[in-house]
Amino acid sequence: MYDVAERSGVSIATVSRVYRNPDSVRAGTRERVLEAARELGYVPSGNARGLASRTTGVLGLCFPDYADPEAEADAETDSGADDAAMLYSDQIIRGMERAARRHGYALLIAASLQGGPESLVAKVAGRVDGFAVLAQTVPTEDLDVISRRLPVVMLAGPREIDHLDHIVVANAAGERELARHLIEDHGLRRLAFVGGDPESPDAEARFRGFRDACRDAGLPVPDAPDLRTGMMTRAEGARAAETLLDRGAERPEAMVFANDQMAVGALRALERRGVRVPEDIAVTGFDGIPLSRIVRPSLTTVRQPIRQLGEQAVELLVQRLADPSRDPVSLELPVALARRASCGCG
Amino acid sequence: MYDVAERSGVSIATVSRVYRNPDSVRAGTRERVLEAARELGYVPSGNARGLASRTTGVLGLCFPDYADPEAEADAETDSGADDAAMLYSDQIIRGMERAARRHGYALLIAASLQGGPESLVAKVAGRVDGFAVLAQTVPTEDLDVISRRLPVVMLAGPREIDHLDHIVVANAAGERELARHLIEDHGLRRLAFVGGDPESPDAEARFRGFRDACRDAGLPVPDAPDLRTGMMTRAEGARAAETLLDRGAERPEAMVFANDQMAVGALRALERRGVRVPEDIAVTGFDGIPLSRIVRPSLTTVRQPIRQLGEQAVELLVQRLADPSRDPVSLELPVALARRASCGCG
DNA sequence: ATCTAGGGTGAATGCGCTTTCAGAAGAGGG
DNA sequence: CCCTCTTCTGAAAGCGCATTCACCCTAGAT
Repeated sequence: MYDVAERSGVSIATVSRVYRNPDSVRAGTRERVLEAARELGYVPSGNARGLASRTTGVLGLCFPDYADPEAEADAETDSGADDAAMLYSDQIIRGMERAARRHGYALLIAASLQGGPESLVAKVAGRVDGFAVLAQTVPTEDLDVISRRLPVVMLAGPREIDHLDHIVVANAAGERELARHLIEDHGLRRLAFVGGDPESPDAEARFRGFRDACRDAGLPVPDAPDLRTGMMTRAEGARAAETLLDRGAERPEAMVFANDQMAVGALRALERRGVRVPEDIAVTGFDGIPLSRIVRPSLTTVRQPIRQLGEQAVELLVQRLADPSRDPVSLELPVALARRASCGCG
Repeated sequence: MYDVAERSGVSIATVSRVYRNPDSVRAGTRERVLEAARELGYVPSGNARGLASRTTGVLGLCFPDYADPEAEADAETDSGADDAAMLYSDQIIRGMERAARRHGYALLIAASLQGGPESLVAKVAGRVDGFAVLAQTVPTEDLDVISRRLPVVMLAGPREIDHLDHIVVANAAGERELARHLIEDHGLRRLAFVGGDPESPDAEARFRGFRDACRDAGLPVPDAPDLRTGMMTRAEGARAAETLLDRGAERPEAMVFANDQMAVGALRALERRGVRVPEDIAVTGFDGIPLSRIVRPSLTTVRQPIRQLGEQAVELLVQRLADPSRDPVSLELPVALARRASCGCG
């Protein structure tokens, strides 16, 4: 910048104005400066600008590093269909990027390996005007410190820190509607709920919705899921389905899984065992992953508006940046029941 | 930072050391500093750090803003299948993020609206250690200036600037193999190539591969595509298919489209006209989008390793950062022929 | 007890830009 | 032709951190 100023015969202040507020500089001067900048290959330093102006024009996103990047190759060969499908975080990224662009922001993304001062989280926090965090990504302790300095919005998780904005999807309401559909529209009575890790707030909320539907219908209300799996993977779903079948006389009329992955695994397992879906038993998932539409029978599930989650996150950040003192906001995004073949609607 | 230093009774130099090089500070001192930082809610400024150290720990990606964010909603209702599928840029983002993470970098992404000093491109360039650009995203002039200051790698496009690293996929070789397959393995002789905008380097390279295959087989070698569409969209593909059919006696035995979108559109149009694929006519695409697997008949196409494009981009950037003086690198990523139903292989 | 290493710490400088605050240069009006 | 009011431009003071250099302290060697 000093070089550009010298070459065009002005001060650095004027060079700065050319970039920040072009109209405040006479046209002739401006052209000389731009010309010199071009000749010198001048690229303004975002760091210096950020330091001086105390704003970066960048929003951030931290998401969990589900897939170990090293192990990636294996996961792909395993299932081609998933390969090309969007992961949860991909969709949020897309949503945030779209919304950020509308507001003139760039987006800085990083998977959090772990907390602590060395982490990518710290790097992101130090380089953005505000950022979004996927649940269970950043240690609450770190988040607590960071959120005192800049806007943070918590995505798809419980509000661990009470002054944060946060957005969730209507897990309970969605599962309740799904279960209601099975009970009322298909006349099923014996439903089995397969949950996941008790630590997963999503899975627990879905179970609550399931219970609500049971209560609504006057059916016995379970205290806990009929079964819990650790990982909520396809393999676990298959095992769960077999376990449920082997309970003999207790065989349920419907298996309600806490997510699509498990439900898809179950579909495969049932097929192997010669159990017809939906004739012999209904199966449902939750999430609305692309695969749920492709499998046969197509999977009845609840679609989450994941991309909107990202878009809303940006909106909240922008709003808070505009008015830092406003009260914390809490949004619940609506979900949509997708009635497909696996419950008998196909 | 000054506050932290004061509160813990040390100088700012020591605070800096605690974060940058913890081992160089006595354990007791370090704990005091960390404790004070926690109490004060201290978040190190990435800007200041970057300014002082002349490095950001961030890599960037600029991609074109195909989808107007405002118009997004329409595009979705139009085709649910695409909705959940990954776009080209999404996959590159995923690839780059993975690779960047491995090297300890975060990723800054932005769609370039246009060039010029105001643009997001300029913002990205000023905030990263190096970045990747998708072809036809950033004006060559801007790129020329920027690339003199930091590493830039050009993705999937011609090397417009000769000192840049760049990566392309084997468009010509892939199309050549595809055409060879139609000619030799299926015994087809009259192939029609449907290209796109002559400005599209990808489409042109594919046409060259097509010509090569014709020459190899001793068939007449066309000077230009049998048909060109402007947009390479599904609608254009459908129109192209109908135009080709209506040429009467000249009806080709195979329609070779420059991308999957057009081929899928053609499939629909042919179905409407009662033309059977592949019995009456073979159809092929290029890209390997998720939809190509789902449509009926499934589409024979050439799969691009898009995600690897992103990963390789990061590798090149990292390497150049390590050795700025090395010669420009030019990579060509191999593609894979996907033989499916639409050519008669299903 | 004296000297020598080294590890640990502080003072000071600069990274490249934004932003007042003044001063200089034009534009009108008398 | 002089004076006032704008419009433009320059000087200078940071923004928050990394880093060099010098210094102090402690521990082991003499």
